[in-house]
Parts: sequence; structure tokens; C-alpha cells
Amino acid sequence: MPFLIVSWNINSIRLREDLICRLMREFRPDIIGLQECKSPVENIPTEKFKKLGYRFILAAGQKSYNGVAILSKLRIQEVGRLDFANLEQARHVAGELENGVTIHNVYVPAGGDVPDRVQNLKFDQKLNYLTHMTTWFKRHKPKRTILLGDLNIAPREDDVWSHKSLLGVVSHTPIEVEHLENLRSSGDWCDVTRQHIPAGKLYSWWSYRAKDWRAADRGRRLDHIWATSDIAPSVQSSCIMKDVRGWTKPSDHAPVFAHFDL
DNA sequence: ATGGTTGAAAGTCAA
Repeated sequence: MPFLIVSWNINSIRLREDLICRLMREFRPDIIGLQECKSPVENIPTEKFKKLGYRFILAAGQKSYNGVAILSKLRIQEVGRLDFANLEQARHVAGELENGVTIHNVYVPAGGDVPDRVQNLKFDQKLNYLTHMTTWFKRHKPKRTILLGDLNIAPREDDVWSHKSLLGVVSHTPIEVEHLENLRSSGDWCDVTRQHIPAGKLYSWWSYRAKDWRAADRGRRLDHIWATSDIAPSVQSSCIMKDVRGWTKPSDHAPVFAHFDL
């Protein structure tokens, strides 16, 4: 069964409702994992999504911050909303498709500005969040599972516009990369985007602060789609839709796509 | 070295 799955940090699901509908119309993905919905679940607009065929909606929400959702054309049953480092923040929702594939949608804490876990509580929480996730997946030994979301780490030199300039910048520091690598090995995960595009600069996020984000092109690949090694070979393709970053009133993140054929 | 923008929501806080 072929299906197209997307991960997209939407930076407000209410403000971006029409942008999500445009993505649905233009690319017709089967499943969309959203992060930074910034809305309580009861205030998430669902009518237009359902009219476009996305009848199955799972969400974890809170006021103003964080928030994740899965919008799906395929029947999906919620299997958990985990609070990995006990932060009491809506950063995870998981569901299971009828073909037995489990999808974890995660919004890893950004971690603040100072890359020091003593000076900066938010950085400490980010690393703790990754450690708790790692422990959880080691215990649960996932199979036929997809992990996607804004992981807020760009692990490789070619995942950032300048490796040298960003070594001390939260999102690309060695300790974060090490934590992400520990998470990756926790479930025998395969980064399916890099499986399909093994080399070259690749970004999913460009700051709002640049005068011309496209010309400056100072991006980072913070958004990821992973699959366990049993289903990773069934990925036909993966890409980041950079043009979406240039749509009217965009999110600062572009959506990541993966095409599976299971 | 610094400041630049956006969003939620009404203060700033977070990214």
C-alpha cells in the first residue's frame, strides 16, 4: 500500500489553516504530522480538513505553546500522548494505521539560546527530553514505526548553512548531535530523507529574521522523518518542499515528505 | 558584535 506522509512545523494551526488546505490540495498527502499548533485541542479548526478528506484527526494541545496533530485520510487510532521529560507540555501524539504502522509525531524542545545545561534550564530540558525518548524506545523496541517531527537538531555538516559558525549555536552543538544519535540508535531508526538524498546541503527551516530568506539561504534541517529499518527500504522517495516556505504568510519551516510503499 | 521577525495573547515569552 503506497502512502505519502508529511512532517510540518506549522507555527500556529489556526493562522495557517488555509495554508494546510493548500498543501492538501496541491500534494494530496495521506498523513500530515503538524508541530507547534499553538492551540488547545478544542480550538483546532477541523471542518475544512475533514471536507478535504482528512477525517481522522489526533491532537495534543495546549494554550499558546507547542501542540502537535496528525491529520489523516487513512483510519488511524491514537496509541498515546507521551510527556517524555515530564515537562507537562503537548509535544507528542502517536497513532496506529490499519496496516499496523505506528506513527510518532514529536516536537522536541527548541532549547533556548545558551547551549549550557547549567546556565540554561531550557537546554537541559531539551537534552532530558531526548534522553527520555531514547530510554522509552529502547524499552519498546519499535517495529513498522515512523518517527517524524521537528526534532530541533540539524545533525550533519550539510544540514546547516555553516557547520563552523553553528557549532556553538543551539540546534547544531556536538552534545545535541550526540543525543540525537543516541535516539537514532535506540530504535534502529533510519533517517529516510538522508537515505534518499545522501549528500548535499538540505534545510527545512529558514529564520523569519533574514531580509531575504531565499537569497541568504542560512537554513538548518531541523525537521525529520525516520523509519525503523524493517520498513525503511519501502521508502520510494523523500524531499523537503522548499517552495512552501515562500508561500504567503508562511511558517518558518518547510514540510518534509516521504513516500512509502508497504 | 548585534539585531533582525513572527505568533499567542494581552505581560511578555518563546522560537
